[in-house]
Formats: sequence, C-alpha cells, structure tokens
Amino acid sequence: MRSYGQYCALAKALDIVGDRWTLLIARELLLRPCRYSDLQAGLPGIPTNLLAGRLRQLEEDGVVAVDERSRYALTPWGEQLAEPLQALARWGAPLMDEMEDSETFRSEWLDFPVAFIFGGTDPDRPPLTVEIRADESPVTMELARGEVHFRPGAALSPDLVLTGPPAVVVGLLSGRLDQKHAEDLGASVLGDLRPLSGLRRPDWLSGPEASERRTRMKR
Amino acid sequence: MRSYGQYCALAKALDIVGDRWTLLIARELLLRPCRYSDLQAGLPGIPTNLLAGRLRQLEEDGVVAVDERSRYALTPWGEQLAEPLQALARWGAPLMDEMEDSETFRSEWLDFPVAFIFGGTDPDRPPLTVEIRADESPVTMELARGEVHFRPGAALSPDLVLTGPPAVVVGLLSGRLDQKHAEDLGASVLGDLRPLSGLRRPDWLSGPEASERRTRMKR
DNA sequence: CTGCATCCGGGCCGATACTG
DNA sequence: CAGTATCGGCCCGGATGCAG
Repeated sequence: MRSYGQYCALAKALDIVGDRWTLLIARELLLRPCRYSDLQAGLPGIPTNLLAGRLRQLEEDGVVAVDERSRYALTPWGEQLAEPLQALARWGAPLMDEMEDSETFRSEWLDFPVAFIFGGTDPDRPPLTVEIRADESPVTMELARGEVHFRPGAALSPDLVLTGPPAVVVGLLSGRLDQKHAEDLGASVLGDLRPLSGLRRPDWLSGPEASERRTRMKR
Repeated sequence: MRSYGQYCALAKALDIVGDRWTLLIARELLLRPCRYSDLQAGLPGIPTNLLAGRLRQLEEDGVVAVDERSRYALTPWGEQLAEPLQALARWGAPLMDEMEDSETFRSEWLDFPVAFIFGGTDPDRPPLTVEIRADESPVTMELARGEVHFRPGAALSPDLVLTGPPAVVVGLLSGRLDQKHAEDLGASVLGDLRPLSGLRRPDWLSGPEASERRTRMKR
C-alpha cells in the first residue's frame, strides 16, 4: 500500500495494516498460529496471490514471523494488535443483529466482540464458563479475574451452554435477546443466564440506528 | 468497498471503515466538526472525488451526519470510533521514532497516540497541563482525573512547555528521549518533565524491532 | 472561493489456472 | 501443501471542470 505520508501514529499504523484483508489475517493469527492453508480456510474468498503478498509484507514489517515449517505467527508487536482489533470488533458489534444467508460464520470469530464486551471491568468478579455451540465446532468462553479467554472445543463443566443459530447466540451474549425470545428463535439455554448480565461492560451498545431512533422520537 | 461477507464483528466494522482514507477522515472528524475544505486540508493528498464518495458512504452508513451548512460531524456511533482509533494509534506509536522529510505533520494529530499513552490509569492522579509547540500552531494537553484532553491553542498557565521538532517532542512525551538528548536535538523544555513519567501507561512501548533486538541478544 | 463531478492512466483487487 | 502466473475490472490518484 502506498503510504499516507503523514507523521501521525494512526496513519503509520494504517500504512502497515490498512490494506484490504490485512487486519483479517491478523485476526486469524491472533486466534492461533496458522499454516498457509489454515489462513485460506479462515479467510473465505481471499485470493491466494493476495494472501501471499500480504504475508510477505507483514513479515518484512515485523508483524508476522514464519518458522521453518512455514507456520505463520504474530511477533510480540503483532500480538499487540489484539487491542485495536477488539476495539474495532466492539464498534462493529451492533451490526451483528442479524446474519445474512450469504455470510460465512466461524464460532472462533466470536472471540473479538465478546472479549471486549465482557473484558476487564472488575478483577474480583466470580468466574464463569460458557460453552457456545453456534456451528459445527463448539467454543468455550472462560471469564475469570476480569479476563476473557476463548478456546476451541467443549467445556469440561460449563456453567452455561448456549446452542443455536449464530445471530441468536450473539443476541443472548450481548443481552439484546432475553431467553424466551431466543428460544423462540431456535436457541436452547442450559444453565442460568443471569450471571452474564453483571459481567458486561455497561456501555457496550448503541449502533448506527441510535441517532435515527432519537431523531424519530423528536418528531 | 466490497463486503467481506463474514458474520464477524471485525469484518463488519471493516466493511464500513476499512476503505483507504476512511479512518483518517474519522480522525479529522473526531478532532472537530469539519467542512469539506477543512477535511481536504487535514488529509493532504486525498483525491477530491474520493473524499466526496467516502463522506456519502459514511453518511449512508450512519457514521457521519451533515448539517444544513454542509458541516460534517460524527454521529454518536461514529464518535465511538475514538477507542479503536486510539488503540491503533498507540500500536503505531513506535513507528514515530523519526520523521521523514517527505511527511506532513499537524500537531493536532498528537492527540491520538498521546491520549492512549496517558489515558485512564488512575483517576486520583495529580492534574497536569502541557503546552506543545511542534509546528506553527501550539496545542495544549490537559491531564486530569484520569482523562486526557487536547485542544488547539496555547495554555493559560502550563506546568510544562515543550518546543521542538515533532519527532523530538514525541520522544519526550513517550519517554524515549531524556531532556538532555532532546535538547541536543533542538528541543527546549520549560518546567519539570518528571511528573509525566508517572502518568504513562506502563506497557505502552515495544515496537517492531523488539523481537529483532531479542534475537540479536541471543547470539 | 467552496464544494463537489468528471475524466483518465495505472495499480491493486479478485478469480482461475497452474506448478514444485 | 504452499504458493506463482495471468488477466479482466474496478478502485485509487491526479488533474481538470464547473456551478453556486
């Protein structure tokens, strides 16, 4: 990508990761180190030449490192992209209200908005283990000591198991849907939902329609 | 921009703001509401048709609103881009070590990395007012109650006045340069630098060369 | 002068084919 | 499995035009 030519930290960050697909590559590598084919699988639709080119550039810039068996992983600096990516995902979370048929979904992607929604408010709050079954492969979310951890696979002894279509499970996690509505939409809830509500950031919501709604109320 | 077609909060955020120049437009609008020409001035090099197109799209997506005198401003949702932008700027801050001659600079841009570096650690810490003179127009940074505020113009009674080339002033703010080195590089410091050090986030540094440095030390 | 729209050359993007 | 090669098309960048 052509540089913006500005002595500005944001512009310089975008000089590195502002290209199309680049931040999504970082998303995949934040979940786990990846081989080339893993990245292709996690980034449906990416042209192979573009993936190769991005990886070369990211390696040159010190964001990504390749080991001897051509496995790609983030450098320490690259791992620090977790914060901006989670913040961006949180900003985009209000767009998750419904899932289009044309959209692809992987339950690991839930990591990003959810890590922000439930992240770091109170280090003394009670721990909670939630198993999420929104596609073929379950994922487990562990909340403990103010930290959020996602890992693939089912939980050994979950406090809560959420099963259902992705958009409905997201609605439950975000608090947009209550249990009754969610079950009407095809979800099933095993365990008690109430502990979740105390663990959310208070300010997580308010999407693009918020302003519309307000102007509409003015009339 | 073409959609990534993923039911993923990050991908959906990038569907909206992932285009080239878009996040820099948001940066300018976070600093203040802008007229079209203000945006052109704050985004050197942006093609005029592209700016017009981006603004139209951002308005359609509910990120930007235009008033009757064609002044552009962020919607409430758009203002929430402050967090991801500051996080990205913080990620890019290690690239600010030196300024190329070809790069343009505006002191207002310091808001973004600096707001993150000094932001929100302890609400009880002592307030501090710093006047920064790194180009024609001074800016003032106010630290109080764990919040960071930037505003254009000089300070009434600053605790600290930093004057010098942008990269040197950035080095002082970030702590990369001490007073002596900074003065050798053309900066002047009025007041006591020491209070700054206690106000920085402890983990703000470590850029792309960190891993290189470490491997070099291994040899 | 401000606030765009139009036009055009070049490069990046996207899809497919192909190779060690 | 891990990419490279190729090619059409669209987006980006720069210049210019033009209405209020």
